[in-house]
Amino acid sequence: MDSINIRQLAVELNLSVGTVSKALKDSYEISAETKRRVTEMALRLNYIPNPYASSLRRRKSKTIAVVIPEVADSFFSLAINGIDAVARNKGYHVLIYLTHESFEREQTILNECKSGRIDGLLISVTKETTDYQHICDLQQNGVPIVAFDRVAEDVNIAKVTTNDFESGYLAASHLIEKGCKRIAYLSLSKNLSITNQRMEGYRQALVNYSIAMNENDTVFCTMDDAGNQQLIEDLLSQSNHPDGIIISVEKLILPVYDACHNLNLSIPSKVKVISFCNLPSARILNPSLTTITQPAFEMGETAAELLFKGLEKRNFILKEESMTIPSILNERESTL
Amino acid sequence: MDSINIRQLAVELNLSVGTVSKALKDSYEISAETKRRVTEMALRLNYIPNPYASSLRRRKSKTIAVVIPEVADSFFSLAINGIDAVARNKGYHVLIYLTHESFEREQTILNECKSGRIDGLLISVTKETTDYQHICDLQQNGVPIVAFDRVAEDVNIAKVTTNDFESGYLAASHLIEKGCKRIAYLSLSKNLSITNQRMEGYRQALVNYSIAMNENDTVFCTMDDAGNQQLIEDLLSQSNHPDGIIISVEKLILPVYDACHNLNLSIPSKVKVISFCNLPSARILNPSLTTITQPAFEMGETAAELLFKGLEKRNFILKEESMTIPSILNERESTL
DNA sequence: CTGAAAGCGCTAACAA
DNA sequence: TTGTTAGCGCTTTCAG
Repeated sequence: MDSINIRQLAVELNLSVGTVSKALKDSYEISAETKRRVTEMALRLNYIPNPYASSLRRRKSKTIAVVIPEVADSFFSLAINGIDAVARNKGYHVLIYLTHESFEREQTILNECKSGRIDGLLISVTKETTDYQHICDLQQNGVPIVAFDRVAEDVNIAKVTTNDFESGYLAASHLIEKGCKRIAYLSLSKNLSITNQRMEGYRQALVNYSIAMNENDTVFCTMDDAGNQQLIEDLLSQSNHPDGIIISVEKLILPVYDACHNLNLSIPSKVKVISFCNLPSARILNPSLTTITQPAFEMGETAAELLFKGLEKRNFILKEESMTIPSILNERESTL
Repeated sequence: MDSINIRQLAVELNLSVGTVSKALKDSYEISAETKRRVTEMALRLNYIPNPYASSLRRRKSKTIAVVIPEVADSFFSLAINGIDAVARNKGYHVLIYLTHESFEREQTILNECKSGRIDGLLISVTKETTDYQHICDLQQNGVPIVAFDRVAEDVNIAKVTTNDFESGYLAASHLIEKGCKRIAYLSLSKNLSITNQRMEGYRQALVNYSIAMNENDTVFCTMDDAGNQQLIEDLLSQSNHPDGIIISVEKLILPVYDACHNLNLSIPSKVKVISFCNLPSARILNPSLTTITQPAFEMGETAAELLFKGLEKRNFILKEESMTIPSILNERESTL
């Protein structure tokens, strides 16, 4: 029934516990013959070491935490795949925590991470997060941290991002080159560095192309789906409504399509639409959607790799690392 | 820097470690005044108990594992949300393991779960899984298990599923009622009970409606995207090709749409399409897709709730539990 | 090369 | 009501 422990294994082998422990770790102190006997017996009895005993003693858990807003978004799904791939490869375990965009929850989780439960943390912050004390605290506590995608700009932690500013610029200039004269930008939050960067890129493009910028054309959506729908319909109901829309987060695609449908504004002839999006189905939407695709898998992977460097290499100053992986524009019918 | 431990907390309070421990657990043995002092000081010093020390001693980890094929599928994304919601509520931690449809990996992971790392397991098996010994072993080992969605049919473990047979029947009869005369069924695996159940439902419908059944119209796809695309194009290139398709898993939607596009077969006039699918974007595809939507969030939630009953209630015979939550048909243009 | 023993931080039985 | 103490299973000095 219950798993065998190292003591029983030692008894079975007529060896001391210490010797068995060292043999299993392939220590240089142990003779080849003994190692062979030990590993063989361990296998035969299906000995599985208790990770918590080991963690307690070594003060290492071989576990990392991934703290993200939610998983029902193709970016994070893909990122988790990337993280899992490298964690698995390194023999680490992955704890997942969803904040559901609640800053308070994020704080609680990070505080709990000081317990020694985890060796490192990957985080993509809440859209409410403006104060980064909880992250700094944890880092002070000796837990290596890598922020990815939604990072804190002015905090000294390792970061993995995509080229948000350039992508915002690219999105806007793409619309402009397709003939748009008035371009709206849909954001999710005033705090989120990534949507802000994208917004800055968008604004810069307007300036460079000498297009008028209207403050009201930057719309900040909320968590309330019905409300967002309304905001967008209001935007598009104006007599002189925008003829181009940049959607900065995937979840706003549906309300935009719905709004255009409800208002009888055909895409792309009346309104051209481009979205930051990792949905494989973007290609088969009606109309197919021009997207800026983030390298989600690679970002998860890179963030994890960076974290493990910080975990495994001494003298590696993790918090000064920073990496940018470019996004890609996929041109489709919605901006034809 | 390093977190404070219970001993230091005790010293600070001029109490014994045991007393402090009990006070923190709100034990009846401890006076109200002492409890107050202890919790206050614990808060002041930001005392965070070491979970591994506690786990080692109590032989409970307040951690569950979720083992699934992958997360880049909207069903599992939603299910994780459901699981996270109840785990968080119960104060449990969630370890996530992706098998990537590899049976071997699944075995390895489940074997490792015997270590005491987890108190319970939620699993959705690989499409290669035909042998369930690893699951039974783990259960024998005293780890409560709930299988969800992709379950093992003839194994004595708790199960949370949707009404796959009925849904398959429903999908087929929907197509038949829309006028289809030859209906194909796209599956992912011969082993997967859920796709088989759906297939049985489909076949039963054909029988009931006296529609001829052609063995070649049941197509088993693989992990190879290009190959799947080819299989589907082959199916639809026949002179007398099927005029209705049931897609049993989300990831086959794209190749079907692509194949129809490549072969110039318009949906729904030439081929009607219905898919098992949880994509919010199904509504805005071109054409919008008729779907059978599984209650993904609820299934994750229910599985987790069941697991916690097994974890917390004694005399609760978890492995005899079984729950079915119905799916829903959403009629759209692809079967008009 | 192997063994003995201390102790990681916490809980729980037993004593006081 | 509080304190003392023996471990949980493992790793790691230090001795042999």
